[in-house]
Amino acid sequence: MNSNFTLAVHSLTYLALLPGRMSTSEAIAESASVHPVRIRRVLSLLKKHGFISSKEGTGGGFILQADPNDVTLWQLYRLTSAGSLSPKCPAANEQCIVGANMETVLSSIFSDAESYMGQYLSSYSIESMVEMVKQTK
Amino acid sequence: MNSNFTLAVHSLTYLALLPGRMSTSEAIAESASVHPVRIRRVLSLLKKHGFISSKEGTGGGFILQADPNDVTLWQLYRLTSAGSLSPKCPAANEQCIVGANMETVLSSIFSDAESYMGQYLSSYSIESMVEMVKQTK
DNA sequence: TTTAACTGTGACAAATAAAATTACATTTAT
DNA sequence: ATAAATGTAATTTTATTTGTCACAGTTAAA
Repeated sequence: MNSNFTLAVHSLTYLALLPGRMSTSEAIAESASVHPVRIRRVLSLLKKHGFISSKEGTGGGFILQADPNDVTLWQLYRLTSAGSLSPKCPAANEQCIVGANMETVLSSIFSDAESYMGQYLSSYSIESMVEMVKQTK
Repeated sequence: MNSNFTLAVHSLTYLALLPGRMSTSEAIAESASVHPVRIRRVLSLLKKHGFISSKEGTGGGFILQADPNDVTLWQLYRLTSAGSLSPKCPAANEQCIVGANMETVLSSIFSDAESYMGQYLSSYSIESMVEMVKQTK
C-alpha cells in the first residue's frame, strides 16, 4: 500500500482547518513532509471527485468543497487504495490443487475483509479527524 | 505488505492436505511458485510458534502439528503481517497542527481497523481453507 | 562411512514498487 | 510582462521485496 490514502486524509484535514481560503500544494506538502508534486497528484484525484476545487495562477491553490462531516475515511480509502489489502500471490502452480485455487480463495477473503474494514472506516469523517487532531495537541 | 501471510496460509493448507507425512520446502515452493528459501523462512516462523514441526536430512521436511481447525487466518496475519495495514507517514512537520498529530491519530485508527478486521479473519481456519480449495476445484 | 537429500540462515543480488525530482505547459493576479 | 500557482509526463532515486548463492548442520541409507 502506498501512502496516498494517508495523504488524502492529511490534505483534507488540513483544508478543513482553513475553511474558505486557498492553500497551496507547497504548504500542504510541508505539513505532510512530502513533495508538492505528490500532493498535487492526490489532490487531482480528490478534485475529480468533487471533494475540493482548485485554482491555478497567482493566489491559487486548493479549497475544500465538501462538508467535512460528509467525507468518510472509507470513501477516501476506496478512492486511493481499493484492493490494496489483497496480497498479490505470484501466479501459482496450476498443477497443484492448492496452487491452483489459493489465489481465488484468498482474493475473495481479502475482498470481504476490506469491505468489513470499510464499516469501521466509515465511522470516521474528516470532521472527526479535525477534532482528534486538535485534541491531541 | 509482503506476501508472507499468503505463504503461511498456502503452506499450512498444503500441509493440511497431506496429513501425517513430510513435505519438503521445494514441493511447497513449487506449489506456491516461489523460492524454497523463502518458504523455509516463513515455515521457520510457523515452527517457532508450534504450528508445524520439521525434520532435517534425507526424507526430512515439514509436517503439520496443530489441528487445522484451531489455526485461524487472524493468528497467521498477526504472526506475519501485524501492523502492515498502517501506512507509514513520513515524519511530518511538527510545526503544523496537522503534521504534528496526523501520524498519532492515523496510527491509532489503523491499529483499531486491523483488530476489527481480525474479527473477520478469525472466522477462517486452515481447515476452512482446505475445504474451499477443494471445492473451487 | 561416505554420499545424497534435507533444513536453517546469513549475505548479497535482482526485481519491483514507491517516492522524489525535473521539466515544462498552462493559468492567473498584479 | 512577470511571478506564483496548478497539472502532468518523464525520469531518477530510494526503499522494499524477492530471489539466489553459499555453506554449515542433520539424517537416512547405500
